[in-house]
Amino acid sequence: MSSQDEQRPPTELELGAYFALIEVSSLLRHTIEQQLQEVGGLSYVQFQLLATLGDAPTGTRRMTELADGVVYSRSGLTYQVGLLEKAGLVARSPAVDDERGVDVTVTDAGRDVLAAVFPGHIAVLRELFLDPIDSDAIAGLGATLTVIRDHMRRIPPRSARPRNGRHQTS
Amino acid sequence: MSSQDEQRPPTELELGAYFALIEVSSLLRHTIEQQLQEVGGLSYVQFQLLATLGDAPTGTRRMTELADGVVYSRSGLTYQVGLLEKAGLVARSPAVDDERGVDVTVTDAGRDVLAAVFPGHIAVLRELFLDPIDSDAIAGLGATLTVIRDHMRRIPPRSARPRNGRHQTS
DNA sequence: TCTCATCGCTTCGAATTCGAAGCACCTAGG
DNA sequence: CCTAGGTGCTTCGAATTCGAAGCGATGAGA
Repeated sequence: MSSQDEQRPPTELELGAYFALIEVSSLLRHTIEQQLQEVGGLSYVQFQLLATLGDAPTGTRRMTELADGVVYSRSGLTYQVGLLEKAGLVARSPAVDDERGVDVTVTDAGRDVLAAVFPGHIAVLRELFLDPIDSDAIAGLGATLTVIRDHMRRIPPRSARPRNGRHQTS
Repeated sequence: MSSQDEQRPPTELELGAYFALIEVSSLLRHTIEQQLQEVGGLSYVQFQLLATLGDAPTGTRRMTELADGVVYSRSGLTYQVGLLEKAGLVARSPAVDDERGVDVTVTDAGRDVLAAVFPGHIAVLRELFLDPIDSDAIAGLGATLTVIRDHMRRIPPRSARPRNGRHQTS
């Protein structure tokens, strides 16, 4: 951990990219969240979950898959899926091949909500994020961020660290 | 609001950029938050607040300025500044020229914590965000995101909407 | 087969977040 | 000077988040 802190300070350019990234995503997410709330009564997380399920070929995913896709804690996921289930937008069922697992599936109502919310979502996305830059910039942005994302995914075991080694890192 | 929903669906490229943005910032923030917590017992928000104050020429800012810079709600800001004050990292004092305003100032202890946390912060930043791409890509990323950010800042009045007209939007 | 460490998910309590309402102050109009 | 409306921040209650602990199921080794 404290192997070689000997690193040069980031340039202004690097810091600028970092700050801009944080602020843009923060602002964008905030605005989208409002839109989702107004139109479909969804939080951003709930939308992400529904969208992830909607993307799945069968509309079904395991809890763990959802957790990984959304970066949130397992307990938070349980909570949100619970809300979605109570709202009738998803259904939970025990996984067939593993009695401990839980499969989550979008319901038709869930797909309806998704469809209802999407246009507004896109509109905000366009207005805030896509409109101000040309398509070349978008392509570049996407390419760079994708590289970073793939790199990040490789580095840390996100949602499933070793449960608890009997020796801490110290 | 529903003036012309007639918009073409986003291309795969555009969606990719959007998703990558959300995931990268989410992952990055999450990891940085862990680092900050371990080293300085700071949450990301607290770090942002301290850093913002540290950047200010006099180490002092108004509450509202802080809220704008960090995008959070006013009440949340009050809460966090309260925590920082209790920890002795910042000091609150009534603004000189406006009795209702509150000036927040970093203390020496606050600057110490900031200094203690910074190297780790940078290390994570490098490892996750800067290392995987070359400096051209970083420059491009920063430029594009800055354009978007400036655009976003112009659009919505962030933390201080009209208090409440006597007629809602409905 | 039996045993035990591990895995997938949920429950629990604590911390953080937000919006609405409230309080004190400022500022313009009479 | 007095009043009315707007501004800056805080308080309050509800909702969401997380990590740690708990529970049943799984699977590898004896």
